[in-house]
Amino acid sequence: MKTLLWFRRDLRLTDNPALVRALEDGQVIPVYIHAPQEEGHWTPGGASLWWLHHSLVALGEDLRARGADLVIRQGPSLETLQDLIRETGAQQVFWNRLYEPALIERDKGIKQALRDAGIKAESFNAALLFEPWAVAKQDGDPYKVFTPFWKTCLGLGVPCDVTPAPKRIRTPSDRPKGETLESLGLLPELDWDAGIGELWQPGEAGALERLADFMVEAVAGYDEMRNRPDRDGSSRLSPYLHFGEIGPRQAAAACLVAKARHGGKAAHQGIDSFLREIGWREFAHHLIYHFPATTDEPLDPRFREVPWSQVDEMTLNAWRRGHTGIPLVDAAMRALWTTGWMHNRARMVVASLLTKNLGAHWLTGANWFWDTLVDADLASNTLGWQWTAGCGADAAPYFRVFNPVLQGERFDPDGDYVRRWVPELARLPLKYIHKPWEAPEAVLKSAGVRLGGNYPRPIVDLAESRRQALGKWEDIKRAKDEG
DNA sequence: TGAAATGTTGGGGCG
DNA sequence: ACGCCCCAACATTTC
Repeated sequence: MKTLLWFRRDLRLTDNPALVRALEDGQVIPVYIHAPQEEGHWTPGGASLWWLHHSLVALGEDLRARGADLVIRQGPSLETLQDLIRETGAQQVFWNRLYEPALIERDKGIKQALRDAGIKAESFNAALLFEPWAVAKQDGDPYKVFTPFWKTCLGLGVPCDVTPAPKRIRTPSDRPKGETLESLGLLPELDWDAGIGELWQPGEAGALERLADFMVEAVAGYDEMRNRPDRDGSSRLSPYLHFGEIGPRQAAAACLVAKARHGGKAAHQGIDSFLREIGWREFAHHLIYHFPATTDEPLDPRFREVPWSQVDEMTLNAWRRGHTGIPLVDAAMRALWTTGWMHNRARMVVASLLTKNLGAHWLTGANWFWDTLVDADLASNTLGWQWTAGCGADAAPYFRVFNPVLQGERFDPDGDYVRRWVPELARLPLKYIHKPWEAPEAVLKSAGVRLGGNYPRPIVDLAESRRQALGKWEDIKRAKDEG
């Protein structure tokens, strides 16, 4: 029996249930079909496509080492699968499920069409710890608050059974023709990816290495260090998880092993915190499944009428490119631009500035992140932005406004992060590194900083814009009371 | 996974 | 010795 194994965002051989199932039935034909237009208007951005290219290279090598070739095609998924069935005589198609609204619809249609044509079509869970429909409150409604959600997940028992990668993959000798990876045109035409390539090693091997390193080096101190953008304390597994180069069950399994090895209380706390972050990812995916409209509109209905401010393009570009005059924000935005990644603490700070101090619509920020992050994930991005804007699940109340100066002093206490990414401020003394506008002229001068010259003055008054944001919250509350 | 304003407490300087 | 004030430190409330 021949099975088409349809790879999508499960680009791994370990812990891949569709692959395991396909191998049981005989010969496997691995396929990747590039069809970005099927993801609705959330088609992958530049950084994601860069990652995808290199992941497909890696997957191709991993498959070849086991005796199988990855067939790459582009075009409508259903038609392409049907072509491949005709060309190969495959009798079944297996894949692992995705949970974004547009893709659920597409995959439902494909499954039905294949079955109607007498082809066996089966999907599996590689991406989540639990199916979204399997976690619910007593009354059957989905959770909208993280803490009780996660408590229930832990109570159900987090799965950490992982099937190893197969040693060999049996495949038909007459392989269907594929296109070259280059023909998909995933890599940028302009040469902006040097900084990204330096930091990242896409692919399953890179993912497993990163997880192993993190478990040995960082997880014990994670509880504290995860909040420090100036330290290398994050797992940085997010892009791997997004493309399925590693799965959450593998992360959970690694936690179990690490707990057995580490005795200390701090280590256990670090491990719990890390697993909890995997839980946030899980929560985001469950939410997007239950509330598919939230990719484009607030989960909290009170916010659907709120007029977000029109922010002029100059100001938005200052935010996008890290020229706001607020050091922590600029450091974070430049790190994103250069490396395709931003520390989570920094994400909250830059998002708070955009949505609350500048008053911009959260989608403005979500779209920029979508284009620039290598880990851009519709579920996590939606949850993150709505959380910060105050209009989503378990949301920070609208009045919760981050102060980037205080956040900098607390979480970048030596100013290392700012100095690294905003070199024009590097010589400022620590006292002023997060608020150069308060530095005396002489201090600025000896540090080589010219406010309004080689470093901008703040594009927004933090105190005043905070008051305005709070005023908006008052309006929302009043509207609710009257409604 | 806030920040700022306001309230409370207690030590120490001082007349 | 005592009351008074100041203010830091901490807690609570409010946005």
